Amino acid sequence: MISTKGRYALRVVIDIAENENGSPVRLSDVAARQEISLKYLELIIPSLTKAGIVLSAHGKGGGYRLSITPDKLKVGDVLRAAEGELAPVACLKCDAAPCDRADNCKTLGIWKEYYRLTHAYFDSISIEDVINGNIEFKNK
Amino acid sequence: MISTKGRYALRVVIDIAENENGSPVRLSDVAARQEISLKYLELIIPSLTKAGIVLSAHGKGGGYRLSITPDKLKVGDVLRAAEGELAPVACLKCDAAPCDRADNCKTLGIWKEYYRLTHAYFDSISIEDVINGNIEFKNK
DNA sequence: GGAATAACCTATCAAACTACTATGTTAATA
DNA sequence: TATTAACATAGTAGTTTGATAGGTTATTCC
Repeated sequence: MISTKGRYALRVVIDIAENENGSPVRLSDVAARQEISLKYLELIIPSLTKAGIVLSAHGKGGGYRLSITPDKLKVGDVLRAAEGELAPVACLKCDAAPCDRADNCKTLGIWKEYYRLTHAYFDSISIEDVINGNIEFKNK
Repeated sequence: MISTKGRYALRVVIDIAENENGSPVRLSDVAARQEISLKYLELIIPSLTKAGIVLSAHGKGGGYRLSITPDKLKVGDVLRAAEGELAPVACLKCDAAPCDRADNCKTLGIWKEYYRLTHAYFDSISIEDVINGNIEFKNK
């Protein structure tokens, strides 16, 4: 399940995209508009900065800007940055211990396909799409 | 994310489907074949009985049988029974507190579509498909 | 240059959830 | 009636979630 980390990160990115007009957007303004604790957002946003999704500016007049235009930035990029990864089951996680039943595991294929589908879906939606309410999935 | 509850439930159902030949399948045999603790499976399987997916028989010669044929039983049925529901975000859960931002929530549509996609995918695969290794998603 | 500002960093914490184990009880059959 | 196998309930260590709190660093404006 997608936690508040990913959901809040997405709302932050959308808020920044909608409110930056030349000048960077203060996180305190995002927090106020989105009605999310500033302190909690300060915990979440470093993952977006490290992933190169937002650019930060310190001090007076500082804040955050998107590093690329909203039409190029995908929902999947934001979720992966915030959540770490989007693996639906433990055995597909990057750091998962190799399962010795994997070779004859009848269910592994189900999870792998779901994993693929999940990424394909979230990578098919750009932040611009979200702002415009253009959310529909055309498969593959 | 899908927990062991859902994953084990699926393996149990597949195991029963593959091993019942007229007579019911003992959970202890399933546990041995699947290398899962019997006691833990005894915790999980009541959700399948309550959902009407498996039929149980007490006492000597007892065990479990599927209530419908593997071609009619969908992976989604098993996962919903075991996991309770398959909501990807908290705000889509049945018992979720109504969010007062829902009306102008730009992200809600993303989660709803993902929810729909998730169900469509898992409901497109039958237990027979899993046994035969027929896992591919044709959308919509 | 110093005050204000805003990002950044670290620690803590209650509550919930996960993945079990343990100990029994009930129901059906041979 | 002994055996068997499902059913029921309680507990528990470890992890994750969703935060709060307090302090530090970097930048800009006056």
